[in-house]
Amino acid sequence: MPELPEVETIARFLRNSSVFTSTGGYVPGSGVIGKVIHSTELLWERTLADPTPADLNARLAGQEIQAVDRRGKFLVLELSRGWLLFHLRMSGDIRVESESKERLQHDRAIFHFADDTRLVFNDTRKFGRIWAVDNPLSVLGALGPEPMGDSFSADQLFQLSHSRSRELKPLLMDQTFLAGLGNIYTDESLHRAGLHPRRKSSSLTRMESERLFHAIRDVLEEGIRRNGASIDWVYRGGDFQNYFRVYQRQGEPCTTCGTEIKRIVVGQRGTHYCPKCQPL
DNA sequence: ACGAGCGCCTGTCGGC
DNA sequence: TGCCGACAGGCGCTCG
Repeated sequence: MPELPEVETIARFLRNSSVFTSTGGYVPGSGVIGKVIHSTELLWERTLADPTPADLNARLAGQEIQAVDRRGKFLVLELSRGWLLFHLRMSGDIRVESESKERLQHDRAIFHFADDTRLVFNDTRKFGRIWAVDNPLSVLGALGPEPMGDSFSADQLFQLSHSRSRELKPLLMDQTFLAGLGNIYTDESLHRAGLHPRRKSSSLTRMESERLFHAIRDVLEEGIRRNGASIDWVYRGGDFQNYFRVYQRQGEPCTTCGTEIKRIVVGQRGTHYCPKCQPL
């Protein structure tokens, strides 16, 4: 599931605190802020990128989760001492639940809390990674700008695009260029901007950069508003998949002009676009 | 500097 | 029905 809007949705889910209603009821939240990690279990060793499995417990036991954040597609948990980072890659998912719940197939790592609940990292394809580090920049340091951040601008996108000469599709998916776009949101952004996925980044005009900038922001904003897209076996209540304009719509009419959406391969990735709205 | 190919993994789907 | 290849929301590596 995980591109920027899906990871943002999970971050908000992990911040969601319990609620006491006016009638005295108690609605448990999914939040983990304030919880203390009691112990950890690693069920698939390669899921842990840093430190070594033997050192994980010592690094995390007794630490409190103080904040939940997101940087690009990384989920960032700030602990009382150090940081716990997750990257969901293709099939990762996170849930918070009572210790009494049954375990699921493909659970890869479990963080047991002192209050008899736990955070579970489930990942069918085993591509996801977890880091428990002292300095988050050791993991996040090479990332490009945050597309929804205040400092990101159309002018910056124009400057960065002209500092390289690459096809737009793989460039936008390059996390050191811009942090957070994956295959879906890149295709959707390029369609809304009216730009061909093979267009060379250094050829963008000011006006085209402006269009691309707003397209990226609009698509991500809508994705977040709809709690992300839910595809295949991962579902968190998001419904952006029902509003795709090009992604996986090959053979269907363009929502703008009615032309048949095409699928090509660019940078080894399936790429969907409208030949009329996105001419080369 | 850039693009292509491949490895890492499991699961689903369509064609024969 | 069963088998087999293509494909899947990502990314790091090597090689031209």
